[in-house]
Amino acid sequence: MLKKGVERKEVLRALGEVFRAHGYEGASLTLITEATGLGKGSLYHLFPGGKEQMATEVLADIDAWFELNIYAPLRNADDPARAIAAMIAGVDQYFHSGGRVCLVGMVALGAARDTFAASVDDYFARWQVALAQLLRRSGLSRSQAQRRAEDALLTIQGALVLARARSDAGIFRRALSDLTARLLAPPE
Amino acid sequence: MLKKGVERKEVLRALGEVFRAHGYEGASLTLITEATGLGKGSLYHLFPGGKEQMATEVLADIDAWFELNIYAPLRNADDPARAIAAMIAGVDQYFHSGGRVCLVGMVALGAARDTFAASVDDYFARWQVALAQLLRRSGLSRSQAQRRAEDALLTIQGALVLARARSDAGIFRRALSDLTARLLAPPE
DNA sequence: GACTCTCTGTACCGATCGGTACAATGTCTT
DNA sequence: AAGACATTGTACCGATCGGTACAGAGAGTC
Repeated sequence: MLKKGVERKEVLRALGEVFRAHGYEGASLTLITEATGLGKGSLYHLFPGGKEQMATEVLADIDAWFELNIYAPLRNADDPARAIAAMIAGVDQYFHSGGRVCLVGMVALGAARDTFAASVDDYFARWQVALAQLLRRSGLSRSQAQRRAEDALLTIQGALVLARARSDAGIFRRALSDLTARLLAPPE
Repeated sequence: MLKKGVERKEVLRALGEVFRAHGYEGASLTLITEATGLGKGSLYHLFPGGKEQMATEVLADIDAWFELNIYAPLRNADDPARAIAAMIAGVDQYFHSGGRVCLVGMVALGAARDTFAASVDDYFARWQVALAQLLRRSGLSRSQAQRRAEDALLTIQGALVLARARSDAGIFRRALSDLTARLLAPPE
């Protein structure tokens, strides 16, 4: 029998990778059973809501990871430079230096966007707010802090797209490095 | 009968919008027949290679648009500031100020990437080279020009993702405006 | 050992997928 | 008018889609 909490997390992780690799509509039940090692019976027992519930929970799981490893440290930090460095390091780790795609960004671009619009918006909104508040504490005006936080999110997303499009992880690393400098620059 | 050149372009434009709206794998033949007004008979007469050929030609069509409206002006320009402003204006127009998604970026993120890897890479590579050469003529070092061009492409892609994720076209416009300033900034 | 209740493999469902076959229709040439 | 050829609608193909039904296996309790 499943150790409920633990196993479910592992299933969600496998689901996440399938969605990342094939997109929401492209992740067929066949692919999902292969990736998770679970038959349809188990799958629909764990997720009575089908694919949509799977994706919803995967997004929630991603959100939880970012809340714990990115947003909360940003909120609780008192040294902006260290906090930003930690965020960049966390992002670099999470996205495997550009080798791993952002599922949230992917969903945002696809047809499934409307179904998950709230989760998608929330993911970016909470990140931006947490980062902007930190930047504000470091001396930036409210609007400058918001703009820089927006720039940070957009740079990360763009770097992921371009790195994958050109199969060049260097793009991602260079973008993160430049971004760090831009975030830490003195107020204009 | 079809006026071959003209009608085909129109079909390709409709195809492009279907692919943009539903992704490559999500664009079913049913959706395609509805969007183009063409039955399967006509579709497979025009594109014997099926969906893959349709997507290939759509990508080629996009490439041709950028070659004409973006890359070539960049190459032939002698006033960098004007050329960059024109590029930004062209991009803003093409992407409907963030309301229209980049099909190339979308393909890059999805499972169809490998099938169209060459076209995807080419699209970004030619853009980056054209822009970097212009920046070089404006006094930047080779590596600086390359980095700034890379930054430009990635910013545009990221802005498209974030604007769509948050349903906020303002993000795209702000990103383009900031980008213009960054591209025109004096060498570091 | 019998009774629960959770979990899972398998067979099956109607719908839709991308693609093919082909007869009928239209249009141009002579 | 007749023949050639481009174009199209429709019926159909096997495969796969997401999802359901359900019998039975597995583990925990008494």
